[in-house]
Amino acid sequence: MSESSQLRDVFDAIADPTRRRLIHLLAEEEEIPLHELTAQFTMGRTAVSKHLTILKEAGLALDRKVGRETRFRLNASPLREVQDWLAFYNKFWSANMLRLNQLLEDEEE
Amino acid sequence: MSESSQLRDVFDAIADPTRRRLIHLLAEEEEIPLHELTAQFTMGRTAVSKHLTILKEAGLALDRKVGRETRFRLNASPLREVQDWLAFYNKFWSANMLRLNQLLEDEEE
DNA sequence: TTGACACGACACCAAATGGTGTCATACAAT
DNA sequence: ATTGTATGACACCATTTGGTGTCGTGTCAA
Repeated sequence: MSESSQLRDVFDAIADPTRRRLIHLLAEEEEIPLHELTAQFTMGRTAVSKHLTILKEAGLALDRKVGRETRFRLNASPLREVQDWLAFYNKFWSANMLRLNQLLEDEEE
Repeated sequence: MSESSQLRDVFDAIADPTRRRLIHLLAEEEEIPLHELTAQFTMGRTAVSKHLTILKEAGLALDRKVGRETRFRLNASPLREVQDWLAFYNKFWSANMLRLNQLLEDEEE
């Protein structure tokens, strides 16, 4: 119930470096207007706005209008889906796992 | 030294659902030839091969030729980068964090 | 040795992506 | 009342993406 509509795949939303940087900026500032976010990038306002729309579609950003500016804030909870997906593969990349595999393969002969 | 060249962004590699499914297939079978992987999808062999190339460029897959077939295996370790990135935002999506934010906002008035 | 199979390497294409610039409008400040 | 700021909504464009089909080659099996 508390989770939003999820029009856009979260994995897709975080694929772009610009959007990951936006997420980072939003994480440290609680609420930031578009023009202030735009100032952090070399690209134009329209481009940044588009990226924020994508983040909104993935449920990663919320916006509210205050006066003539639109302020954005982070909603990190959709990242949990990524976390859950990753958890399954955790066991495949530990150093111990690598050694274990080698031992098992040696034994198979 | 042990990590590969990383021509491709890992976040980009896992953005596509087909590639995530490929990763899942590779995780459960140790080593799978291309034609066997292709059989799991509705798309053609060329398309699957392209996705596997992208996974290889991200260091997520390894391949070796055996006779006339090319067998693929998973290398999950690049996923650690995603894990590390996520770890920073973990604190933002806990239930406690949501309640804490509400309390702080109430106090601000 | 003759097929059938598995594959890489193209060439090709439609649609999505990531940018740009412009215009109209709402709000702020003077 | 006027001017400048912040934004949304477009139209537009080059490049990338995710698929297709085909051709040539190496390999296995009969």
